[in-house]
Amino acid sequence: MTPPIQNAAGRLPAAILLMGPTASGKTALALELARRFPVEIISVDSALVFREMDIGTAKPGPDILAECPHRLIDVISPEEVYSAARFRDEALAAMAEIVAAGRTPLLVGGTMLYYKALLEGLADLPRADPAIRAALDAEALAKGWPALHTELARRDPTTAARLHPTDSQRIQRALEICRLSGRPMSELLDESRAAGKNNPPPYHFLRLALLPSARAVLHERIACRFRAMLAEGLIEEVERLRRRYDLHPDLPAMRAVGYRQVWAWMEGAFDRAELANRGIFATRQLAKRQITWLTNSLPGETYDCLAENLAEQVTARVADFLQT
RNA sequence: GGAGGGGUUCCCGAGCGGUCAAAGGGAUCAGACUGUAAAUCUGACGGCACUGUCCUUCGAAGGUUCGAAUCCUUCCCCCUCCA
Repeated sequence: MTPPIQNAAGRLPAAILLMGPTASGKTALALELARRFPVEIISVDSALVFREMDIGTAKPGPDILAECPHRLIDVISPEEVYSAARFRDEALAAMAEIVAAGRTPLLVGGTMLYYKALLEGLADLPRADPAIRAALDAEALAKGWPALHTELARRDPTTAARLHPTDSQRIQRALEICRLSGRPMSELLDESRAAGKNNPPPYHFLRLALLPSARAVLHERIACRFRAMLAEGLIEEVERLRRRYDLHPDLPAMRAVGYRQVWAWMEGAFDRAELANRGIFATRQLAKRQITWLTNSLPGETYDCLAENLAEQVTARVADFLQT
């Protein structure tokens, strides 16, 4: 929104990114930082945006939110769809507000594409169109995605070349862009890049990445946490959601880890023991993808999220960052 | 005790004389990623002085065969059923 202005010292305002895979302890650490420093938290999480999805998303509880409000939590209903572009807009707006109030934005979460969109910007592309997506889904059902990939190869050879014929989601998006704009996605991306739309927003960022020194320990945490979610009523939460909203399994909200598995279990796809396993597997796989982002595409100062003194390390670093 | 069914690579599970290091799925590991991203997709997946008419693997030990996970014998487990 409003671009933040340089501060009195002629410097860009500070902003802190706390990135990490699921179950790495981001929330607790953020709370710790919020207690010690004049920061305000912005959630960077594609699942926390949904109202009434609390247990399965490990959403901070009411007590925590009361003490330390988080932006971009509970912003839409599970029937709705969020996006990286909307995140970027809303996060930048929130950051500007926080800076205007004399505080420092602390962005915390595990949705790595959102960080990328925030830091590198997004090209000028047409927004999602549900009608076109529905039409493409119908075509794919009839002909299969490889056929649509072939069509894409005609209309946007560059994009088709980098997409696998079975990459349904990206083929759909690329064709959606063609149909909406009449132009290939690859061209639009090039134009935006040439126009300098990929510059980072005007902040002085401290990028912190939490990574586990031992994957097995993270896996153990994930297992405990998912079992705890079941014990705390994840199934009941999904039942409640299904009663209250007009949901279907293809909605982004119901494709989220845990929710998707509970839904399948409700449909009789497998038994209760298998539900626990499936949820744990899906969470581990999510964590792996997040770690890949952090390792390859979103560099930051890394800290071992399993370290005993993690909070001290990070607190010291943040203190240092905010001073200079 | 009797009648059947079965033991396959981390798991499930196909294979039933050569074309089998052994289908498929799961898990795991690695990677990609621009308005669905907790999504979507890809690759690897017995070993190796490693792409080779190489080594080890299909409950164990023998045997038949040019050749066995596949056939025979004995043994060890497991499951169902009749007692």
